[in-house]
Amino acid sequence: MARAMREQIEALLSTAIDTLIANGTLPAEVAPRIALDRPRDKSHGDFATNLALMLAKPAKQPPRALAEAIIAALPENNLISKTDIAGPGFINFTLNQDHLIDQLEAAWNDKHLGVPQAEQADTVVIDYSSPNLAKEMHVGHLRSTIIGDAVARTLSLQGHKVIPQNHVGDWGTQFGMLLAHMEDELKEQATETLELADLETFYKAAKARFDNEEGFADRARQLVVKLQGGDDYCLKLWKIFIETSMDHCQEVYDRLGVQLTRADVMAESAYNPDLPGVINDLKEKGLLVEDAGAQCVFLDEFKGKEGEPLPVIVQKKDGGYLYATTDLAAVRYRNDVLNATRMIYVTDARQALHFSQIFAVSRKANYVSDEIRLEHLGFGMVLGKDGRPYKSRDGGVTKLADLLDEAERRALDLIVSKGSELSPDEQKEVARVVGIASVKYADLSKNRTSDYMFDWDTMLSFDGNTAPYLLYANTRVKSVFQRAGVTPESVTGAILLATEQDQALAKKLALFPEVVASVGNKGMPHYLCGYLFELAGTFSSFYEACPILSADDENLKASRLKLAALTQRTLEKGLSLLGIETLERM
RNA sequence: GCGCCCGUAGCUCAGCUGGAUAGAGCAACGGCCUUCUAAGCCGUCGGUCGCAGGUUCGAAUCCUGCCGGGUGCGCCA
Repeated sequence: MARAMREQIEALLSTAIDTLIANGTLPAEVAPRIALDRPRDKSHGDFATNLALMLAKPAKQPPRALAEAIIAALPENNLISKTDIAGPGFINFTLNQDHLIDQLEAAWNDKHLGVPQAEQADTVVIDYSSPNLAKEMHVGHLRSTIIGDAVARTLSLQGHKVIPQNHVGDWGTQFGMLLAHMEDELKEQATETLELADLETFYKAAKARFDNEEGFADRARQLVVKLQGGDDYCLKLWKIFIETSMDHCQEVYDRLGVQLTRADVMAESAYNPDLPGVINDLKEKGLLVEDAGAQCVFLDEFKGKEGEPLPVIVQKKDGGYLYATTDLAAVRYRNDVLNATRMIYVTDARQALHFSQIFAVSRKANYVSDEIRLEHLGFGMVLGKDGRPYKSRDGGVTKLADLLDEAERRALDLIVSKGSELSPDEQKEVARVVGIASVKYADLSKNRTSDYMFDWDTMLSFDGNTAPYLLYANTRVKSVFQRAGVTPESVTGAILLATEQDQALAKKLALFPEVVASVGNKGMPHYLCGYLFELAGTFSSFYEACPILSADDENLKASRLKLAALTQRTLEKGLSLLGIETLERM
């Protein structure tokens, strides 16, 4: 698959600018960014550039005159059928329809639907989900898990090598109280296996004993020391607990349709053996400073109120390590062992400072070279309708498993209330898919960086930019093929752009690769959601206005079937990038 | 105190690297089913882009200040 249309036109403009520099129209020192817009207004063509406006001053020419020169310098091509100069000096491009059709045919014949494979594939390590195994997965883990999954899938489609890393929290002081509580529970059960039906309850019970019970806290602390000292008995208890908790996580991942598996788990504790080495290494490199007993790295980039540098503490005065230490060890591992060329961290936006410090120390200590991309993809909080952090009815944190149960239940209520023709079993399956999809889509469709309001009614609505709307649109397309008695894959025939709606759909379909590129580049799945919503809307308009099966002539019918089939494949591919299942009927 | 993020229609949100008349959905109102799923489509109404300056041919977007909200900041993760 060749480059996306956008890049091809950018290349033409770039050539034109070079030509103008060569012939002296433009001074040699201009190095303009080739800015290509998608104009909102259809009368402004399919693409537009403001290059002439930007370069008018250095060229010492009026913008419109320069625009003419740029157009004259464009190489011969079959991409553009028309160029116009508009307003103060915008250049508007109208795509050649034959080229648009070629593009769609190429996408049709491509298993990646026209998404170009990366010329230089990255090895992308993406750190996401990373729950704390001491507790049950709750609503706070939702965003990292599904955003990370969507970004991972998108990068894979682009041909990058993606290595997910589930950096689970399996170490730390809270395990002491869990082990102490567990010890007693196991005695009472008189079995070797632990029944952890409800991790959250277990955690709360342990916490209550830690806070209130005489002697319990001391026992917990002793167990932590023994555990960290490698005591066999403590390790055995700990392993049972971790296994049980991981099984629970995996259940949630499977329900969510997230691709993470046990193979992607690289727990915090896995880095324990490396931590002294990190400290030694920093010391050897002269980056370590002792301050109030703690081992710190001071960085000029991070200054306090008086302009004094702020420390990144990597070792406590009692010799203990911190999450900064573990994260540094993880950077080294990802660089040295996994050979990452890009590292992505999908975590809470509040950790922005922490990661910018980790990245700065990593670069300073040469744990990664300059060309390695280090990115923190931060996200906002999930808020309830009251604008406060989302809580369950009892005021506690909402367990993810409960949240998904409620989603499925609400979806089923909705389907029943609509008077579905489907059998009860089918309705239940539709409810499962719609419920999970709604929760995921509501999250993915919002700009990751801002907080978002979790609202059942909005996310389960069939109107607007929601999962049910998209799933419905997809089944509508599919039903055309059911009625026609053919499969979408078997469609043949040439694409004809007979009406405005045929054209609008074709143009929207051709946009897919461009959207995928921006999602992969910026880690922003909501671009894809916005696109799929527009595609579904454009298809619905097409569907209303253009008869498919009863089209006047056979060629038009074949063309529309192909557009419909391509729409269906694009919707399904797009939803699959979001980790959302689709339905045959609903 | 210092840092980061945010403030766009009554509500929930888009708005890309500064571009052309700031867009969707919900809500409200009005149309469209003898024809492929009306869980749909088409239309109307709705804006001082927090405020005030500045840069620019051009600012929701960049800069400065202020107001309002959130969040983070030496031994939790």
